[in-house]
Amino acid sequence: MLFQTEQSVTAADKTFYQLRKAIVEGEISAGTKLSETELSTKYAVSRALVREAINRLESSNLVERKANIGARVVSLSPEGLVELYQVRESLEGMAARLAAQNMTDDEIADLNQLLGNHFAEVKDGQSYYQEAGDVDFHYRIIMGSKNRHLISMLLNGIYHLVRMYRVQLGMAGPRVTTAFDEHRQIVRAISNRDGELAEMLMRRHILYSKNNIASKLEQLSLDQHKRETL
Amino acid sequence: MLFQTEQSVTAADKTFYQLRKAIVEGEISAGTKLSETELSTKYAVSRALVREAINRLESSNLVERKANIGARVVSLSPEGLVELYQVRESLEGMAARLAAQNMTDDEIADLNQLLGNHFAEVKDGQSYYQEAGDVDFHYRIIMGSKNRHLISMLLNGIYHLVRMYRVQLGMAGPRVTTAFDEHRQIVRAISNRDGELAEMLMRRHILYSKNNIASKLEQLSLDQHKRETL
DNA sequence: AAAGACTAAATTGTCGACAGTTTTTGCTTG
DNA sequence: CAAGCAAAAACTGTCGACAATTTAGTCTTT
Repeated sequence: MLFQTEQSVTAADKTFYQLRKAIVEGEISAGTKLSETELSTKYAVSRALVREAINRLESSNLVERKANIGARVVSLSPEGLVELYQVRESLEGMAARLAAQNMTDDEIADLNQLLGNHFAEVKDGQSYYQEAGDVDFHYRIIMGSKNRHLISMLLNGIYHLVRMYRVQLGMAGPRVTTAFDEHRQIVRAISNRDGELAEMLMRRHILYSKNNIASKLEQLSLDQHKRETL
Repeated sequence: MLFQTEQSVTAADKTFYQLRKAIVEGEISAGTKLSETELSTKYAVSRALVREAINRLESSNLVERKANIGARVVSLSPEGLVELYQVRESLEGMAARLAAQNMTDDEIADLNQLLGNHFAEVKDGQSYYQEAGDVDFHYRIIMGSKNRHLISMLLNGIYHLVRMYRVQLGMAGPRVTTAFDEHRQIVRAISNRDGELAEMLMRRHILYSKNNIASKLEQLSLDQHKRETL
């Protein structure tokens, strides 16, 4: 169902996906140096494949590489979050506008159905909605834009970094039902083919989301600082 | 001067830059299959380096790769141009807004000086302005946004593809002086720290630019069709 | 003559080894 | 004991060879 198009046909693909998962979920923590030799033994593949995987991770903005020195997992910072969400707001706002224009009636019907499923889950107090549900919602709208460059930039370029922030800061809490309501408004605008409104609502939605994460991140940074100065 | 930060420290870098240049300038024409073995002999490096270069070219949206089949140079199409410029309009508009907010006074002074140099060239009827001047102008504003993700997406992600369209369709003609005037207005808005206006002017500027290229591209497509049906 | 199956050639995917650079270690010297 | 230098260890960069897959060609069959 989710990101189903990403089946690994090649061993390098597989290594890339494994590594990406480990980084996003914090199994390899932020800021860590990535040793090619170490990873090649750990994942039981040649160094060449690890190198290729790291290159792709760099393209995904999940690691930073310096020539002759090596690659590090990016570190999460309040400034980085702001920069990331500025771009995300612009691009996903655009995606919503284009989706209102380019999605087929069938696709919009599917989107409404997805929303219905989520509603049932939220009502039952399931936490499932948090990760997969939200990602799936945004994923469909991004795809609905039908703009290849936009899709590529969001899905390959920044989306897994967004997920990394969200997962590692443990998103949960009172925003769930609010976010669901925002989703509903966006879908309504798209159903009405009102691209302008859809864009504005999406931008707001992402802005709120950023504020929510930023507060957690600042809290975390403060805690770390306190711990270090003790 | 231009893109000076891109010095090749490694042989893979060098191969990447060489290949990219060849593709952007049409020396390797659009749609061509890229054979790894062939390129490795041509550029006198190992296949591994060619592979890495091709991977990076894929990240730059200049080639498309399929597993076990190979890589092709992208082909230029009216639809592709529209999609590309939709994204570019959004991102560079945002860059202009952020630049008005984040550039230092010194950087803005430099930008004004750059404009002065271009004015002299345009007045003298030099064609130099076309490529380097325009690219340099946009380059500075992108950098002025101070947003790493935005910079990376534009410079690594789409800018060389933009150049590929421009170079291969032979941009020239009456738009030069008009474009210069648009540049001047944008710089003025940035100097006044008016981000909103800067964004709007930049979006318009790019929209005009798109229309200019699109007309040439459609002309080309028509010619090709005519030639094929003869 | 067209379609299909099998074989051979060519191409991409993967690997282990060597070369060059950076980092560490330990020694020397002021 | 600190600072600087030198050797060595560890790491990244590059290469050529082998494996797996795709493509081209040939033969067979209807």
